[in-house]
Amino acid sequence: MAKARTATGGKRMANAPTKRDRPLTPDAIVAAALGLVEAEGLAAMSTRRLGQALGCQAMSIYYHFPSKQHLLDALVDHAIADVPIPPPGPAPVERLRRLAHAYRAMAHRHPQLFPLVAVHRLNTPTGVRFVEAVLALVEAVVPERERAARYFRALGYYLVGAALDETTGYAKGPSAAAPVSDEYVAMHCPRLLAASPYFKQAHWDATFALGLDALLAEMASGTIAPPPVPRPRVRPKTQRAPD
Amino acid sequence: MAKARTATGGKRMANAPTKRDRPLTPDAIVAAALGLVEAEGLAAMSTRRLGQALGCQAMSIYYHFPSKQHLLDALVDHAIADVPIPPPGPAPVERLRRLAHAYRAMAHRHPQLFPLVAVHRLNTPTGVRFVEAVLALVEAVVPERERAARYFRALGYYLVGAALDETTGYAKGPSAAAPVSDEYVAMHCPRLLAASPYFKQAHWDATFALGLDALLAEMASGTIAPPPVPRPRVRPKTQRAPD
DNA sequence: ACCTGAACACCGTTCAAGT
DNA sequence: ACCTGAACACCGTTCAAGT
Repeated sequence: MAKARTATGGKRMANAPTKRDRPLTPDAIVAAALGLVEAEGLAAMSTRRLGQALGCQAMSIYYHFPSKQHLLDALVDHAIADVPIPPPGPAPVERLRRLAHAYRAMAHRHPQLFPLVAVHRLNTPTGVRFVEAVLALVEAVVPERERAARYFRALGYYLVGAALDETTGYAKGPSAAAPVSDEYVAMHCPRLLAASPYFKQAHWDATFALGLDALLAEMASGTIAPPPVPRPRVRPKTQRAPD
Repeated sequence: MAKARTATGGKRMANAPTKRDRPLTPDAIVAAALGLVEAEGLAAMSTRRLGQALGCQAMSIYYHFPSKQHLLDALVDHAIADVPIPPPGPAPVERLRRLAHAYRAMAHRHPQLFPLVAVHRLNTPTGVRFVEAVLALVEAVVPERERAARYFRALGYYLVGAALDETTGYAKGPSAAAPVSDEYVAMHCPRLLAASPYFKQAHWDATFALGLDALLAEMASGTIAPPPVPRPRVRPKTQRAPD
């Protein structure tokens, strides 16, 4: 809403006008879309603006992707494929820690795209293979199958929540359209005021590491009592599908 | 994209046509918007559709809210105000556990709205007071100010990530436009296949509780070594603001 | 004070047509 | 095979006008 742009193509020069010399390809579209998203935000990545950046019409994109949703899936796939799985060598818990940091680093390389990644189910080939690799590492740390499955999930919650907070926090402005004043906080929220220095960007690394290490410590030690197993549900249907 | 609706007001009867009898109020608009979001999804909540549900023109809303963003902020505020802070009585760690479950329960009451909540900074009066209350509980569990601030953040990451996964997972369809086949998973992802029963909805409660209890256990025990304190940054500017 | 109509600058997507 | 033009059904928001 309220994009500061005037009429048709006011600032075409700004973003690589890219007179098409070579033919359009899916890869070129993905690359341009990633650039546009990080340069101007997810909302600015419309088919018309993307065509402008590519030097073609909006509709040309539809020859290579059947819908915008398919293109967005390709962007998410790109981001996921951008997370390196740590090679064997270090202890499993150390490899898992590095993987968590690698996932977070991906989010920081794609801060504008990440909110989309966070909300996407990873059920593409790239996605399920990433999940499989993470699960393998979690199972190397947590021997019991059930606890491993649950901690895989819990670790994912933490990673997505952390990366989302770090990317949406600084990439966006003051989210609330009518934000609260510093005076109000000073008056009503003494603890928040006292804690706020630790919420600044300089502390993000240490905070992320603390929560991650807390989870990893419990995963490795296994001191938490196993939760009650849910009773088998009423409907006796099949049970399959990745999620 | 591709909403299955035909032309103008094809199914006006479906959603409370609500011939306006009483005058429009901000509360009535918020209530209708919440209903529309949960009934049809965030994307369906346009000013025109909302006007239709309220029995007024789209533009009437702008007399009560200066922009759609302000209205969305009010919806998020409503959700946050909908999380009860557990009353004194039980031990602090138990109250904090209950607060975490209450936050998750709010997400489940607003599954379509929650992705917006997850991405919103809580810098409205309602938001900062909620943060203050949570922080007070965390500080009752974690005595050191710095660790308390960091664990407050880490717990928030976990809660948001968990609630987001649980709400976007079942509220949305198979996110990827071209999802992977069960055969592909069976072929390439044996661990995912084996773990998938634990990823089903019947196991969500137990999985959420395990990760939460792991974090709470570390918070209460304080066994994780404090992370290295970041050195003071170059720019010697002011340091304030809630985030 | 409260609400509306018409208009503007956008969207994603369809379809038939161009090369 | 690859790309385009015009059109359709939408958006949020502005502005002047109605009651």
